[in-house]
Amino acid sequence: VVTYNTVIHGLCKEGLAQESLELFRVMKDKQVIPTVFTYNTLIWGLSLNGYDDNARSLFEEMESVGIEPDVVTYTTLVKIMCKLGNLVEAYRFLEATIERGLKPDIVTYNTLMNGLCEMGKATKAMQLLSKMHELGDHFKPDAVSYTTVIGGLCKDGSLDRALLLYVEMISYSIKPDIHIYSSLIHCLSSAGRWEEAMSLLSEMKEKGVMADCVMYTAVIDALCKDGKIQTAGILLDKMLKDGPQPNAITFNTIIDGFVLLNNIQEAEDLLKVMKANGVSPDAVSYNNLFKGYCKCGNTQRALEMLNNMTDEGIKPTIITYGIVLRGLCKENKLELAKSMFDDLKNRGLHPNVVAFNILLDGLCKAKSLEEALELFYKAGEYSVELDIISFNTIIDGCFRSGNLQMASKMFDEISSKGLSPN
RNA sequence: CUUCUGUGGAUCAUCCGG
Repeated sequence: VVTYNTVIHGLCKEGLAQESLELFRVMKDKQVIPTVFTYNTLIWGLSLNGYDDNARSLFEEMESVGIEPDVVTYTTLVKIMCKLGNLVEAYRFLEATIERGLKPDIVTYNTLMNGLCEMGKATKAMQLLSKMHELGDHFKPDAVSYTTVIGGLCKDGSLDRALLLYVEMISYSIKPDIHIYSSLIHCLSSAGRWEEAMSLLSEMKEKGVMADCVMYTAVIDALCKDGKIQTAGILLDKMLKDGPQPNAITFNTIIDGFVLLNNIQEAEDLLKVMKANGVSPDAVSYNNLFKGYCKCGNTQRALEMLNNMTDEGIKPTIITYGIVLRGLCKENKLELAKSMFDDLKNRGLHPNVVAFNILLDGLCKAKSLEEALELFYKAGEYSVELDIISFNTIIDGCFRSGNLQMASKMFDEISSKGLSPN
C-alpha cells in the first residue's frame, strides 16, 4: 500500500490526476486496502489538479468505508475550501476536526491563515497569529506562520506592519529563513525601498543564509517592474556564470520586463537565450510575448504562435486567452473575440470571470451596450460568477451609451448578488 | 528515525480616474 501511495502522490504532482484515480481502482482490484494516507494523498492531489468535487466525494467515501479521517485530512479540506474562497466551509472543517476529537495543529492554523491572506484578510490572519501565542505550546507560531502573514500584509500594502511582525518574530527567537527574506526583500524593493531591501540582504548574508534562485528572481522582478532592465540583465548574467542557476520564472520575469518597455525584439531574443541555457519555456513565457505582440497591435502574430506553442507541447492557459482576447478587443475584432471565448470549452478550458470581463469590456467599448448586456446575462450559462469588476465594467458601459437607467439598475443589482461596490 | 499524505517566498490577462 505504501508503494501505491507513493506512486499516487507522484502522479498527482505531475498533473496526472486521472491516472492516479485509475491506479486507485487498480489497487482496490488487487485487494490492497487503501489507508488514510491513500485517501489523504488523493484528496490533496485531486484538488491540486482542479478536481475539487472528486476530492470531496472521496472524503465522503472514506467515511463510508470506515476509514477515520485524521488531522491531515481535515487540514487538506480547510485548504481546499480556502482555495475555493469559501471561508465559512473552511471554518466548518476546522470545527469538525475538534468535534471528531482530533487536535488541529500548527499546519492547520497556518493553512487557515494562508487562506485568509489570499482572500485579502491579512489583518484577520494577524489576529489569528497572535491568538496562537495564547493557545499554548502546541500552537506556537513558526517561521511558516510568520512568512504567511508577513506575505499577506505585504500584498495588502501594509509593508510597515509586516516589518513589525518580522521584529516580533525575531523577539520570539524564530530564525528567519530564506522564505521570509525573499518575501520581505521582494516587497521592500517593489515598493522602491531599496536601501532597506539591501540592508536586509546583508543581514541575511551575515547570518549565512545563501541567496537562492527565488531570492534573485524576486529582486530581478522589482528591477524589471521599475524599468531597470539593464541591472536585471547583469544579475541574470551573474546567475548564469556563478549560480544559482536561473529557472523559467527568472527568464519569464525578465521577458516581461522587456515587454513592459515595449522591447519585443529583446523579449524574443531572451526566449532564445533561455532555450540555449536548457531552460524550457512554459505558458507564461509565451503569455508574456503575446502580451507584447498585442500591445503593439500585432495580435495576429499572437494568434499564429498560439498554434506553435501547442506544437511544442505547451498548453495555453486561460490567461493566454485572456491576453489574446484583450488584444482582439482592442483591435475591434469583436466577432473573433466572441467566437474564441465561446470556443474555450472545446479547447479544454473553463472560461473564468477575468476572460469574461475582458470580452464584456470590449463589447461595452466597441459596440452597442446591447451585445454587452446579452453577454452579461449569459454569465450563468458559462458558469461564470460575476464579480465587482463585471459590474463596474457594465455600469461604465451603460454610461458610455447614456443609459443612466440601466446603470442604476445594475448598481442596485450589485448587492443582490452579495457583492459590494468598491 | 526503514518507506507514503496536509501549511509559507519569485513571473503573465480584466473595470474607473490621472
